[in-house]
Amino acid sequence: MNILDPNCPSRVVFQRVGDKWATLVIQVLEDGPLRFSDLRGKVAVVTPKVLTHTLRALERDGLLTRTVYAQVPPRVDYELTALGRTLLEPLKILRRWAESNVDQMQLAREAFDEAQDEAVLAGSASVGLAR
Amino acid sequence: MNILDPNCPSRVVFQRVGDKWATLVIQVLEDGPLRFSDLRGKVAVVTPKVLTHTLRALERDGLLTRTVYAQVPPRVDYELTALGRTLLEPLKILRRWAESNVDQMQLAREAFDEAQDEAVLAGSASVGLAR
DNA sequence: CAGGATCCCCTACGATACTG
DNA sequence: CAGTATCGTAGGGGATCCTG
Repeated sequence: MNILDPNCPSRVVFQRVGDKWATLVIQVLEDGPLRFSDLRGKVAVVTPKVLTHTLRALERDGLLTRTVYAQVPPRVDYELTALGRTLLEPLKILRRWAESNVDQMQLAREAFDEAQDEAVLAGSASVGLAR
Repeated sequence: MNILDPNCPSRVVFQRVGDKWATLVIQVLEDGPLRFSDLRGKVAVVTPKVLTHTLRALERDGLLTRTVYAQVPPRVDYELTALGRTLLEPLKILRRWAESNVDQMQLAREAFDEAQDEAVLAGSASVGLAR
């Protein structure tokens, strides 16, 4: 199976990782199960709809389990599966990369944007450079 | 800086990784520089607009360089920067995880979807279970 | 408490042209 | 060859309100 295949395994995984909330949820669940509102508390800004959606997707992928306790008020726990736990390490590696290199990325962005602006200014005066 | 901070480094990196084409481009560039049409060839299905967009973003992030050769017909090379190269390893780790675990994920999905369907069927006959 | 239902926006991605 | 311009769409993400 090739990387270029749209059904390539890495595609679906990269997609999950790119999901705005999924990785966050996974990492927050590292220390043990949490209920819905706990998750909302930890991830603060997410709306219930989106959180639900994220959790369903992760459950579908077998990365976490959803357990409903028959009580009032209702209580639902989310917990990483064994499979979900194995994803923690790769994610951490990526996070470490991010933490070590984000400054460099930020600088690159500023430099790029600045060069961009200059090109625009020069263009307005001298009828556009290549690009 | 916390994971929960929207400006958290890992966020922007995870987002890049989640980009449908970005990681693909990075991995394809591992073996050396390529020109625009080479990239299109390797990544077959992507439209020039989207590829351009992807490349610009990666260039902005300082992950690759864009070099224009003044010749006719035009020629533009894209090449990973040192920074871009350091991202290869974390990506590979993620890919390896994907390749080892995708089967399990696929099975989980099928099981989930099947359970879902059953619930729907049961619901149509017996007025909906919880969920 | 744990969500479902609704509405809405915006951006990623794509198809199809056209150009320096 | 290496793009840009234009148009169009699906769905990710959010705000707000409602319910078993």
